[in-house]
Amino acid sequence: MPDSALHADFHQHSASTATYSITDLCGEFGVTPRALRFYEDEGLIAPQRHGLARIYSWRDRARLAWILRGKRVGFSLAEIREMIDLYDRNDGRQAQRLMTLEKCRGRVETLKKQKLDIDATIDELERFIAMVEEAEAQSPAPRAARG
Amino acid sequence: MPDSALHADFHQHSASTATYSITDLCGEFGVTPRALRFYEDEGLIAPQRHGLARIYSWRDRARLAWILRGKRVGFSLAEIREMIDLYDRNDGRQAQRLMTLEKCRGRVETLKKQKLDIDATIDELERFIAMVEEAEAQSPAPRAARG
DNA sequence: CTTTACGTTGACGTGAACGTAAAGTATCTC
DNA sequence: GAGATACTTTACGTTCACGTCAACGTAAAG
Repeated sequence: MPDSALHADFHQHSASTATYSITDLCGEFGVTPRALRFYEDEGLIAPQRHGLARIYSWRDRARLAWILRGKRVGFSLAEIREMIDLYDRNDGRQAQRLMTLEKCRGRVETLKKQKLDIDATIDELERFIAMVEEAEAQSPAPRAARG
Repeated sequence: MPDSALHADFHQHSASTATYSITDLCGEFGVTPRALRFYEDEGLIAPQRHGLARIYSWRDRARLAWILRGKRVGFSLAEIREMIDLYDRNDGRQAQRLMTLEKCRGRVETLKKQKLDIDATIDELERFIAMVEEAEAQSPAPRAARG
């Protein structure tokens, strides 16, 4: 019986107190342990430790999901860390809140432009697909000629 | 008077026969000459030459726009080259058209998922912005305290 | 006690996408 | 013909995001 199952028995009283090993999260999100350790080195995530072993909480898991989504939409790890920092430090009075807002608004603008780019690219790809399909209909697929 | 202007006088008879120097395109698209030469090395674009100097046609310019948009939506140069190759080789009967279609459809799927990610990220960022703005309204910005 | 599985910390390697000199060439201007 | 300007090539350097390898710890199972 694997270690993570024991952990589950012992620690997982409800959904919000669940803990995860590094391989748990790696399996779930399709990343390597190396990547998670790298994110930790870069200050993006900071799981608790049981001795040396990393213990990821439910919040860590959510944060990882955020990180990976940020990556998918084109942010660098540095940018993601910056956003996380802004988010974390928003625990009350903060002299830099306006800067925070401006940066966030800039990010949102970037993302909206990116959506336009994506739409345009999808359009062109689908037009190309239609083009190929039309050519396909006129001269049907030459499959394994003279075999 | 810059060289490119002379080129324009000499070559630019209509919009579709216009030519561009490397710095023309760099200025227009906000990239460096190094980048364009790199794209050429990677087989993404192949301008004519006048001696050693690169002469970009209107088609080259359009292709560059495609390349850069591809980059913005998260494709690697290798993927972009692949798509360009598929596009170029679609000039008649091609044994690999079905593969072409599948690849393109895969790309479109990727992009559509990416749009969902972007929407989710925009949502969270805007919620965060609203949160900060609310806090802002309650305890107005502490500007230059005890100066 | 040994094996097995899972985890750890360095440290160096790698591929992508350029950056950055260094040195040469072609053309226009004076 | 001597800059000045724009462009070229060659070649090594850099950043990011990890991959990979070596060596070791730790905990449960046989």
